Amino acid sequence: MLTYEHSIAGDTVRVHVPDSPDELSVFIDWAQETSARGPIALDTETSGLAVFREGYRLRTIQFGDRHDAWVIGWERGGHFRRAALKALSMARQILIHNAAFDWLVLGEHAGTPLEDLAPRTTDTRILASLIDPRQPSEHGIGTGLKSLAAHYIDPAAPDTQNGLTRVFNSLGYTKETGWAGIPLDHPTYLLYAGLDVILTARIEPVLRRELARLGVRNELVTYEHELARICAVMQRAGLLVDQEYTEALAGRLAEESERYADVAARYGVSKIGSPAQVVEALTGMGERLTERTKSGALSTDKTVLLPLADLDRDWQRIGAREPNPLADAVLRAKRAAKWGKTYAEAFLSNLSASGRLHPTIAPLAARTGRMSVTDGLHQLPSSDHVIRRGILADPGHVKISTDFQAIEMRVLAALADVRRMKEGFTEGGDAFDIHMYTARLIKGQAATKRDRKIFKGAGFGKVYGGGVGTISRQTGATETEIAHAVSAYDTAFPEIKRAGKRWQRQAFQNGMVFVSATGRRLPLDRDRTYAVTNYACQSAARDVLGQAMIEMDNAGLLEYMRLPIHDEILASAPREDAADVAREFERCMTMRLYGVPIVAEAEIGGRSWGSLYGADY
DNA sequence: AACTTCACG
DNA sequence: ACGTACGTGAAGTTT
Repeated sequence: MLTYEHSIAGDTVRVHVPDSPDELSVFIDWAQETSARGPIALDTETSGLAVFREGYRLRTIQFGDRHDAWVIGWERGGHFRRAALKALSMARQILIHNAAFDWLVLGEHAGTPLEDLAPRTTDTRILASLIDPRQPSEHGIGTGLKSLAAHYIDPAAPDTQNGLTRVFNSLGYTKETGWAGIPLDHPTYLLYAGLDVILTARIEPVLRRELARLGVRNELVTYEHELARICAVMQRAGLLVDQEYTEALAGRLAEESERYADVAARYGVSKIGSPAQVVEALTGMGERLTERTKSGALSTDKTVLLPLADLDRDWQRIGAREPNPLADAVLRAKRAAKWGKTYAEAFLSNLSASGRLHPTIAPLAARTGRMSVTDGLHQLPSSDHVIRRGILADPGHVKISTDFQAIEMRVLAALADVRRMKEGFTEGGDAFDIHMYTARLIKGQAATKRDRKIFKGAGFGKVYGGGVGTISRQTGATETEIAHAVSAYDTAFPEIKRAGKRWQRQAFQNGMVFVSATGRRLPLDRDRTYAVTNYACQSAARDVLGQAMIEMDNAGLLEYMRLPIHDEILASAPREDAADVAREFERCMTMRLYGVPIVAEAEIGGRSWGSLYGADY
């Protein structure tokens, strides 16, 4: 048996690598004893991150406690696999850092479904997020294993991921190819594989103590583990891609982008993605640019170029000036390139062996607790159906999208106890329009659609913490108009400002951490404490969706769920059951929050996601 | 790695 | 003292 020693927090720890059936039985004895005593930490090493890709390999499974780790070479087959599976079945409590990944790996490549693993799992990443949800870039502790180990266990704990990248490079591999290529007997690979489980085993009790000290309820921890399982099931199901359609679309968009890039080149812009070139060329054409970026350079973003091209926010001709042909070409070339590369081509290059996308669904990604999804699936263009048309319901299924109505405004009314808003939501019925209601409240029954738009802007401005200037830019109304609207808004709903002040005060008394309605810790940045109103609403809205997702699982809807999108659940269900399933989604998303009704509306589409956005398929 | 831009809720 | 649009993921260019 190979054994590697390392020092962590002053203790000598050992990483064992069994090499024979006899040595495997020593491992099994250890696993039996350890699982009788307490939890076992678990980790896997694989050929990469794309678990569902053709040719993906599970390489090792590691087990460990605070002092010992065992690296079991799954790739060596036979006895090794049987020993790993036996240890896995014996473990009563499992500790994993970022469990969804290992659940999916073990489900796909070791025949151990996450339905079996999840009920036994504690995910240390979840615990860490509930203590401090911020990334290191946001001045938080971070939720990566390395950050947590450095903060809670040993500042000198090795950075095993970066350490391995260096090993990969020294062997002629890259960061990407190394995971698949490194020999299974490489000492650093084995040592680091083992250290990760030892660190996980050491981090878990420290995080538990910290959660108790901070008064974070255990119900919140349990709820997050349920959501992690539900999201992992959605990730495993994935979304079917219409490959033929998407290939044709990618081709069309590439051609369109090239055509407009050629036009831009005639005006001296060889790279449409270079703001400096665009500034220089436009200035040379006599355009005067004034908007600045954060670092002080002249800005050439969409909001600057659209007026130069005589286009409004919806790309319709305004008729106010002669369109600048360069601005027009840059806008069109960039949009076609973005849609083609970030969406159409990405769909195709991220496909699994079965022609599906399996985006990583992170249930606790943002500092507000919001979820995030990779592969661009949270950002597909909604102004046009062409991209979403490439995502299909399963064979025989149709797409169903169920979304909350004005969830953040309802949450704001509930949390800040806004009397007149609550009256509106309570008495307004299912089709209630909060923004028109506000406009009428202030302007009387004569309120117009334009008034509605202005008070909608003022409302979002309140939730987001925006000022008159920004709301004016967003809505297109003048600053005086917005200033009046905002002041009328404050008079109609005085509770909002007061709640914001109160929440800032509470956070200040709690070490600059606001505790949300569900007990989530939301650290504030000292120089923008006004963001607390947004954090409180965004975070509570996320938990309303989270609660609804748990209802959906209980109602047997999980098999239809495909993607959470902040205030929406995208589903795929058999055509003949669609009406019933849609009604059930609506039921699961209907509830009350401090007396405010939360309502949802389901839309049943056709075969493609695009059919919910105007495509006829 | 930092910056800019652009797509979403 | 005052006022501040919030949160993401991804791609391309420049440093």
